[in-house]
Amino acid sequence: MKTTAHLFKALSEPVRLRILALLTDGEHCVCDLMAVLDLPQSTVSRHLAALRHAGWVEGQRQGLWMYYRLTGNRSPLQQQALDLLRRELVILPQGRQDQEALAAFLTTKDKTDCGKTPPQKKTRN
Amino acid sequence: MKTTAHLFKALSEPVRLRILALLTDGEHCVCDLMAVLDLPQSTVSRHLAALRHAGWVEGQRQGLWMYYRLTGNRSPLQQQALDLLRRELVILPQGRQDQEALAAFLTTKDKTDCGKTPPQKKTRN
DNA sequence: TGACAATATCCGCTTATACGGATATACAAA
DNA sequence: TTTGTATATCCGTATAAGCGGATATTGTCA
Repeated sequence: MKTTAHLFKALSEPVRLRILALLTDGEHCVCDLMAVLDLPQSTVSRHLAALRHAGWVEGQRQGLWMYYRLTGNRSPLQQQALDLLRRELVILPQGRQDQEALAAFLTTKDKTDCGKTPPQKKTRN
Repeated sequence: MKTTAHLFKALSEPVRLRILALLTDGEHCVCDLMAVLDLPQSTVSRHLAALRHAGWVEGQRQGLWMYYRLTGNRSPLQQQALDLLRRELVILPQGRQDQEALAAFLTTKDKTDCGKTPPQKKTRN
């Protein structure tokens, strides 16, 4: 019962719901999420840690970047809850908005430096 | 998004999950819940208030007693979450245990004084 | 009306959680 | 090895919740 409560507790924060929504269509690195959520890195990382501890997401390092995605093998409860969330989150304005912001960010983002600096700055110094 | 999070927040406490589980098979008064959960009255009442504010349960006064039940008209999200919970909670040991404790309590409880005092004490003084 | 029963709310206290800047760690490339 | 980037964790602080005894409220019955 305590673990069930713990599972729901991870869903009790708007930011974490937004992150889950963004991950439903594939994996993303922390900097993608920072850009879309417009939150400081430490905050995003902390929420990801919370989701990870609760078993909702898992991360995989790929060079400098950590790619997060929904957990691979889910308990029946988790699977059902995710289905339910997916249905709910596409309805909410914030969910749609984040999706659009993510798509926009991904088109401008430089594959090598997470979009923080303009691409041309990277061509030799 | 915030309201969705709020909905889940109400489910993030073991005691509240136990209460919801107990209410899935019908309405019960606060004293029933106190007996089963073995918690002080103020604690039970506070959790019921939290569930009520989040829209999970509603109360109806009947004389001295407040009968609580699951909310009548639920949002799609709520309905789906409840279905999911029902499936989950019957699996958990605590859920079964509480069900048994409730059944046991209901058989001994005096209909007129919430089972606190022995029935014969109620036959005139 | 007065006394009592069931419930709600208040109160002081304790613990949990969120925040974001600062720092630490991990990795890549020069 | 040094430098810079991406991420995780630490830290101090602020806010939110939880707890249970005490008190207030609401209703019943004599």
